Amino acid sequence: MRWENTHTQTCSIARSTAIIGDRWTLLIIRQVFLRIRRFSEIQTTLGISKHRLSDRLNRLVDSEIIYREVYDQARNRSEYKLTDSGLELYPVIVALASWGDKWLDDGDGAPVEYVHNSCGCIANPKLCCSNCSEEVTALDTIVTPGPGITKKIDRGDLPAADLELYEKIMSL
Amino acid sequence: MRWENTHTQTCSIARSTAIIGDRWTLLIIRQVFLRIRRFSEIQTTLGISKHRLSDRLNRLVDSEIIYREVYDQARNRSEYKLTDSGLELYPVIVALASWGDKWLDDGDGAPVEYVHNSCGCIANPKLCCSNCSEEVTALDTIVTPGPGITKKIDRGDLPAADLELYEKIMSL
DNA sequence: ATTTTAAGGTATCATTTTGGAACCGTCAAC
DNA sequence: GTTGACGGTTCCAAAATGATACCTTAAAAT
Repeated sequence: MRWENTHTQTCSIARSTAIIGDRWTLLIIRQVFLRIRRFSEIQTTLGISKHRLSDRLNRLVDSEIIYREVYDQARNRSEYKLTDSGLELYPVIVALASWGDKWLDDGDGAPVEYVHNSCGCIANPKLCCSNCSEEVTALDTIVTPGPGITKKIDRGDLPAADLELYEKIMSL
Repeated sequence: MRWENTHTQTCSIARSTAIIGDRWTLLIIRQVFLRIRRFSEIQTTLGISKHRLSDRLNRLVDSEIIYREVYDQARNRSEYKLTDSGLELYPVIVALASWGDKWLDDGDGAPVEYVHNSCGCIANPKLCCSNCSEEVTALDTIVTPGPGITKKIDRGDLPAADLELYEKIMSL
């Protein structure tokens, strides 16, 4: 499969990784969450080449994850800020950071902690069920086809590879 | 910055993306979550080349995210299964899938839904504060340096780039 | 007993993506 | 009027990737 086609796949994860599944994009988004918003700041704090950063920022703007806000019209200088869509990547960032804190620790503990404003505590955010509010883990969930698959099957336009995957999962 | 050095960074997200921040790794992990565990199954359902898949699986085994379980000693056939560390990537996968469901929808709705066994409902998992159990969003949290940074500062061995980043964030 | 088939790879090479360094244009400060 | 910062772009070499062909083992088919 060519990378350019990934974003058309039926799987939401494939569509998401088509945008943020490269070496730099998530790190750039992290910097913007940390309010590091200017080209040169992002470039020096990440150590990414200007070439790549320019390209990635443009892609993120095209994908409407960040937007440019001009702060110096004369010199065409902008800051990059998160759109609503970008802000909602927060759980991805936090989940990844928590996992890294736990499993890739170098012995010194978490480099960054998250203080939850409304309760004032250091939060170790966890994934919870929207229905019962209990924590959700891999072993306590099963996967079932949603409308994005069943509608396509009804219409008969589920790509062959996705249909195969679907049947494979249903047979387990 | 060269990619090989990313995993030594102070940031947990950088350490995490050093392992799973490429085009295929998360998709492979997703397949394993879906119990698609054999080389050829993963290969055909993802459309990845054998070369790449072989390489990625070896990396994931080295990183102790998955392990090989031999099911046919004679022919050295194995299945790939998630370790404890790998299972705990579930929130990352779910967060990414939910985000894709919401923001990259093609009009048909979510392709996959998650049923929470203990309550029987279709869960739209959300990130919650471990302390007060309320939902946590980007706008309701602030970031503060944790032991992984302060210890290194005390010992004087925080890499220059990370120290710069730290001061930058603290000055905001 | 020989051929076929399948899984799980390697080897090779063309294409794509990336990193690094140099260069460019605008404006602000000196 | 020169210098320097910012936000790029251009170019080239190096690394990662995709496609195809090939290899090995052993079970199954003939």
